[in-house]
Amino acid sequence: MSAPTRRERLRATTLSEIKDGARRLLVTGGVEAISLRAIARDMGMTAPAIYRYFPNLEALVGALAGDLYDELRGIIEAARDAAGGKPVDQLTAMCRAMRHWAVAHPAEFSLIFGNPVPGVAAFTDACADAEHPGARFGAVFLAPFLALTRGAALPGPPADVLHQQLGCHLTPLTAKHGELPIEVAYAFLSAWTRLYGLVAMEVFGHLAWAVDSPGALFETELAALLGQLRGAPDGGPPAGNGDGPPAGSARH
Amino acid sequence: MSAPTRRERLRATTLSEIKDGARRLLVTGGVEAISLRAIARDMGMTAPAIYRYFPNLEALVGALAGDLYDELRGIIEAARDAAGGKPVDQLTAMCRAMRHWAVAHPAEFSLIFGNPVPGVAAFTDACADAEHPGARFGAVFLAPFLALTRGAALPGPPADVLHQQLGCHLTPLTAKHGELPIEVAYAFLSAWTRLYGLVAMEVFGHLAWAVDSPGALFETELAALLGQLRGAPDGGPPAGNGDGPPAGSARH
DNA sequence: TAGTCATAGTAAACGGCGTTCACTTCTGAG
DNA sequence: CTCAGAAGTGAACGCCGTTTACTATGACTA
Repeated sequence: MSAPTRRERLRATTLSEIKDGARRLLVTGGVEAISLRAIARDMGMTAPAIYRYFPNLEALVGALAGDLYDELRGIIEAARDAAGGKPVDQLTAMCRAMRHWAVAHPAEFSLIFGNPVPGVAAFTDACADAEHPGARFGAVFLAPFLALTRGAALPGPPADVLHQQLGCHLTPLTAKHGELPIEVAYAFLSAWTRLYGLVAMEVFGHLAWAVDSPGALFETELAALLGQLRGAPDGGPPAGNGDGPPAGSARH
Repeated sequence: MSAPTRRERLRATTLSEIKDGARRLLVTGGVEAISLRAIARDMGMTAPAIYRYFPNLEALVGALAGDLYDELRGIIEAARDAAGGKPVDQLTAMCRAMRHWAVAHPAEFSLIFGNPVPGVAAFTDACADAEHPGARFGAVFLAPFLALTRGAALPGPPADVLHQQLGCHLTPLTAKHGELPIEVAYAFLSAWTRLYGLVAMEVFGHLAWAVDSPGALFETELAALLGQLRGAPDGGPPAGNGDGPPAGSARH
C-alpha cells in the first residue's frame, strides 16, 4: 500500500486538477459557472473524460464542497491552536478566522453555507450522522465553548424553562456529545446562529444597506457575545491578543 | 389613464402569467430550474416571445425577486397590524410571520435572502439608496423596534464604546432614519442578524444536524431576544397572544 | 372607412451545456 | 508477451439562452 503505481499517481493528479479547475470557475463565476466542458477545456481534455472521475457534475460539486469544509475547518483549528490556552481567546480567534475566510472566499462560503445546491445538498444529507461536515464544525467550536462556559452563569432562560420549551428537540446535538446540559446546548446554538447570521449577511451583501464596515460590526458583536457568555456586563473587548483587529475596520 | 386599452390588459396578464410560471419552476426545482423555454412551453408559447416582456432571464428573475420582497413585506405588515398596539407583540408577530413564510416557501426565501443570484444581485444593487428592498424591510422592523426600546436599557456595550468601535460606520442606516442613537442602531442590527441567522440556518438545512424541531428553538430564541431588549432577566415568554405557538413544534 | 405602424408572436439558427455511447490507446499485471 | 481494464476521444441527443428575420394583428389616423 505504500508505493502507489504510476497510474494511481496520474489519476490522483488529474483528479486534483479537475477540482482545482472547478474551484477556479467557482471563484470567478459562482456555482453556476462550474461546467464540465470548461474544466476539461482548461485541462486540454474533453468533457466525457471527467466521467472517469466523477459520476456527474453534481458529485463533483459535492466533492468540492467537502474539500472546502475541510479547508475551513483546518484554518479554524490552526487559529485556535495559535491563540493560546484560554478558551475565550481561542473562541475569539476561531470566530475571526471564520469571518476572515468567508469574506476572502465568498463563493466558497456561499457553496457550503448558503442555499442548498443539488450536489451539496446530497453531500450534506449523505453523511447525516457522525461525519456530517456541519457536525464536525460544531464539534470544533463546541470544545472551547464548553471550556469557556463551564461553571459560568449562561444568559438565556433557566434550565427548567429550556426543558419545557425545547424538551428533547436537541437530541441530535446532545446525542453526539455525551451529557450536554441543556442550557449549554442552547447557548451554543444561540451563539452559533448569531455568528452565522452576521457572517452570512455580510458575505451575501444583505448588510450593505445599513453598515459601512461590516468588520467593525462583527468585532462589536463578537465582543458582546463573548462578554455575555462570561457573564460580563457587556463591557470591554475580549482580550484581542491574537491576529485580528480588536476594534479595526476590516476591509472587504 | 384610468381605462387601460385591450392591448395593455393582454400584456399585463401575459406578464403575470410569465412570472407565475417562473415562480412555479422556482418552487419545484430551485432557481436554476427557471428557464425561458420551460415557462413558454407551459404557456403554449415559444421562448423568444418572452423577450417582449423581459430583456433576458436575469431580469425576469430580478423582477420575481422584487415581487417576493413585496409579498413578504405585506405579510409581515399584516401580522404586525393584527398583533395589537404593544410593540413587543408586534415584533413577536412579525418575527413569527417571517419565519413562517420562510419555512413555507424555502425556494422563495433562498432567492431573496440567500446567495446573490446574478439577476437578484443586479436588482439589489440597482436600488441601493432609499428603495432598497432590504432597507424597506429594515424600516418595517425598525418602527416597532424603536417603540419597544424607547427608554429601555439596551443590552450591549455602552454608547461611548459603541461610538469608538463603530464610529460612523452605521451611517447608511442612520442617514435613512433621522437621528438614530447608536446604541439603538447597534441593538437593531444585532437583533436583525440574529433573526436572519436563525431562520436562514433552518431553511438552508444547516441546523438539522443539531436540532430536531427548529420551531422550538426559534420560539426560545425569540423569547430570549425580546426579553433582553426589554431588560427582562431572560424569563418568561413575551406574551404570545397572537397567532403563533408560544412553545410549539412547528412542522417543516 | 382605408391605411399605416408598432406590437406580439413564430421559426430557424448559433453556440454552450450535461450526458451517453461506441471506439481507440495505453498501462500494468500475470 | 498477452490481455483485461483504465483513460481518453469524437459524435450525437436533447436541453438551454439568445438573436435574427419574418408574419399576423390590434390600434390609431387621414
